[in-house]
Amino acid sequence: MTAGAEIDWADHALTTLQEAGHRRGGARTAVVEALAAHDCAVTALDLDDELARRRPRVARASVYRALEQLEQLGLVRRIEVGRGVAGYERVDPTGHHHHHAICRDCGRMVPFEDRSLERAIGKLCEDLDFEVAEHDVVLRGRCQHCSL
Amino acid sequence: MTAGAEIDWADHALTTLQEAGHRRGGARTAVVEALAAHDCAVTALDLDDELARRRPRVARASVYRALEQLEQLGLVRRIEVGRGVAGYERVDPTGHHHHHAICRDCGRMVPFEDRSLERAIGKLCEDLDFEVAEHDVVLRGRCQHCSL
DNA sequence: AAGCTTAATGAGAATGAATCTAGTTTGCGT
DNA sequence: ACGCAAACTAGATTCATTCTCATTAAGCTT
Ligand SMILES: [Zn+2]
Ligand SMILES: [Zn+2]
Ligand SMILES: [Zn+2]
Ligand SMILES: [Zn+2]
Repeated sequence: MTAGAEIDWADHALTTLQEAGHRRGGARTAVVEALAAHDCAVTALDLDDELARRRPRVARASVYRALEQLEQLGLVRRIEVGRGVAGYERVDPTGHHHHHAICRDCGRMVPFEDRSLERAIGKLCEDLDFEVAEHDVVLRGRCQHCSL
Repeated sequence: MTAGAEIDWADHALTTLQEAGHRRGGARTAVVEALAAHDCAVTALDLDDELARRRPRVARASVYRALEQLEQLGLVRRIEVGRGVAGYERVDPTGHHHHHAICRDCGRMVPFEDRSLERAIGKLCEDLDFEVAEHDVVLRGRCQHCSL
């Protein structure tokens, strides 16, 4: 990973927001910065927690609102991290991405990427009567730590 | 698909439940029958709705409890059908299964299966420091009907 | 720089899927 | 038939997420 990828992303995100006609507000900027600091998925409540100590406090509603807008613009992707909780992670504009293995026992998320998986998905999407915009792969089981 | 696959599954499910030490109760049996009648995912609330007219009425809590037990025994699998709603579908004991493309606009679910996708997943699971029990693939976009 | 328009924000209420609780019923071994 | 634990029902509760609305402030316009 190239150093400063997060900073680049935050910059890119703020620019895209502006170009989409959004004003520049403190709460949303804080959410973007917080997201930039994580390279894998975080829940909205985790973000809310991180931003709770700011002054003025970032409201929970603002976190959700920002995440929704970012998702709409394709700047973050939303993934289900189990039992009705959503995780959000920044989207690399190059399309480079990873998927997740989630431990049933401890909830740990192990990211992975696989070239031939992507190839298979790309191919099957062509043959499908469906305009596929994004895909999600989740593996569930026991992580190395829990399967001892 | 062989005729009566649902009946076979209901039978198999009830037997497995019994072997696991469960008593035979009306509510759970009703849930099994309802699941057997669907060959793709249904939400718990849909099931609750279907079973609402029964006498005596099947309680919502019973639907959720039955689904959880069935999932525990590997008889149904739970999939996220979007925005914090779970869908459940019966598991074919042979391991034969499909995945889903979900329309962003209308919510329609289009099931698909792909041999080389499964092969890719099988292979990458071997190379992973993770004991993978199941996998899930979700494609999101616009269905044929909504992309006109 | 002051005024204006309207997006953005904060606080708290509302929603809705999922879970829990308590009291009742029922399956099943004795 | 009896007794006990499992299963059931109805309703309360939890908790992530969404909504409402009064307030603040970004960024034009003059
Ligand atoms: Zn990730
Ligand atoms: Zn991928
Ligand atoms: Zn299905
Ligand atoms: Zn598969």
